[in-house]
Amino acid sequence: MYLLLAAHPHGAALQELTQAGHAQPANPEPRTVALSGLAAVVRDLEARRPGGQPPRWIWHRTEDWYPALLASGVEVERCYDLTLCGTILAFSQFSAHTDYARNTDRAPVEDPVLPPKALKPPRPPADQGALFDNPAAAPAPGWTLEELRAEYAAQQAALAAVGTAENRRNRLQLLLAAESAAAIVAAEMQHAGVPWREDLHEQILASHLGPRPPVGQRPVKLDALAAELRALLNSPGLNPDSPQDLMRALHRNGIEVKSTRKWELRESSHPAIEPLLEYKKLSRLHAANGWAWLDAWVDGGRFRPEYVVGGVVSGRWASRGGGALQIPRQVRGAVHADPGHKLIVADASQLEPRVLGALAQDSAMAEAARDQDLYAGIAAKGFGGDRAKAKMALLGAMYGATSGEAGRLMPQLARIYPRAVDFVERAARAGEAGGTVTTRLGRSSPPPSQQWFLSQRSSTAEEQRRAESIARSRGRFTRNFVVQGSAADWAACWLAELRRRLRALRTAGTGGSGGGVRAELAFFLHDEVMVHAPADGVGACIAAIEESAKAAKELLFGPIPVEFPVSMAVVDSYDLAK
DNA sequence: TCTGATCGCGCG
DNA sequence: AAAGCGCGCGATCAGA
Repeated sequence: MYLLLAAHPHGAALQELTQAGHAQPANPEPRTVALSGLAAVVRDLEARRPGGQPPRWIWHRTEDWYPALLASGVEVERCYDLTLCGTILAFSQFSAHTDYARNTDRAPVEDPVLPPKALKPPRPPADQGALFDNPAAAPAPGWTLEELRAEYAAQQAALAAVGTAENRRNRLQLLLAAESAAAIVAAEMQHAGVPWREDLHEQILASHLGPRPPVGQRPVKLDALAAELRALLNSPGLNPDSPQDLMRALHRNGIEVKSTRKWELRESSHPAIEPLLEYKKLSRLHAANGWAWLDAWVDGGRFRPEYVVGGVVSGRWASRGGGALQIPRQVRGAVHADPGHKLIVADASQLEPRVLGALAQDSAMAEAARDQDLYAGIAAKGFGGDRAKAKMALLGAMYGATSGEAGRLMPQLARIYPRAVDFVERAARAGEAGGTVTTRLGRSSPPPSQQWFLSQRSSTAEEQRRAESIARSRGRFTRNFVVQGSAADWAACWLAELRRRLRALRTAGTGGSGGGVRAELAFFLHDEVMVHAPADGVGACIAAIEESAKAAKELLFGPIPVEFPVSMAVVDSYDLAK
């Protein structure tokens, strides 16, 4: 059952479609519902499941509707996010020949890829968690049911026009489903939040920084370090937070650094270096994840960041506010399971090199990937058994290293794994030439920047060099895009499969005593998921995580002999994982 | 006084 | 000027 959901002057309008492909309305008269009654209507439709299948909600943007539904206690099984899917279809090489992609404004852009023209109009203000009975939070009108249906029909037509060779149509369809599922997961994770113990966080801050200072003042330990630095560097007015100021002070003391980055400072042995590095570490903690952060982002024992699905061109998620995807190891001890619960932290080990092996169908690398530790497997084949070298070589291949040790190791890697190295080299050359590359499931890299096009018209030798530099830069981007993006494809499928299994556990009953396992997805970080689960449901969740990883591999690559092992830790707090 | 760029560092 | 990929964010700094 396919249901369009659009904003309407009197609230919301919904309409059933006969089937996905044709986007024909099943009933001529759409149903209108006041926003205050929408949650009940949605709940009813989810529960009744006409035709046995749960409905698929087709809406402009998941974040317009779903947070408020969740706030009303209503979940949906599945959706189709027109904005996210439209962006994929507009740029995918798989659908590049379709009217849908051709009618999209594909002018080279410097800045983030623009969504398809048809989807640009008014964006309602993001008002997370607001209830429908707050009129200001209602999804903005501007997208009528008819427009929604036309857009959906256009997208379905584009999908139908994708060739079946190499299973491309199915792959793209899978990507659209996974992306829509990701939008649902993101909204649900934001709603649930990461369990966060303020008291533990404050303990961490106090132990490193001292007691909480009055606003605008440095914590005592930071202040003491600053005073020590001023003395050691004979610079009474030094502000260690100012790179320029700091650089001058260092030079005055004969410390000849070209920047004040910590890796460069480490090269020096001056007595001021150690306290300086300590200052930098603590000042970062204070500024990024100190008391102010706690005040702003943690409420009621939960950290609720805003996830931005599709926020990275490669398909990775981004986040807004609170630095959700950069929680430093230092404060992970504050992420703590509720009483009677556990955190299950699952990590897809060495995901990207494994994805590369599968993409390139490199059987030698597949063999190394049968090892739980892929880098050790590779070291066993070359690099004199040196795991660190094997790792550096492989990362260098995926990132496009040309110099340094990683660059020197490349020929050796190419001898052992010619197919894998050739795969990323091809992606790099395509990007240098202004071409587009595509992930396993069909997400394509954006067209070259304005700067790239301009640099093509270079005449002087100087401009020529500059053009080559820009081209190489784009080559490194496309080289990495195929790997990072295909890994994101895999992770989206993993997440979607896991959500489905965790939902099934809730109603499954745990063996006699009734009541299922109420486990929640709490956090997702590129190749890592965290599940917050009741202690007696941990076993079932672990199985679900493993099964989902297997399913994701099959969905992307079929039955190939490459392993995607998941390492798991069952812990009370996040710092104890890994 | 405000705005946008730059530096630096956290995460994968 | 050259640079191994992708991000978000805070403090400082340059310029309007």
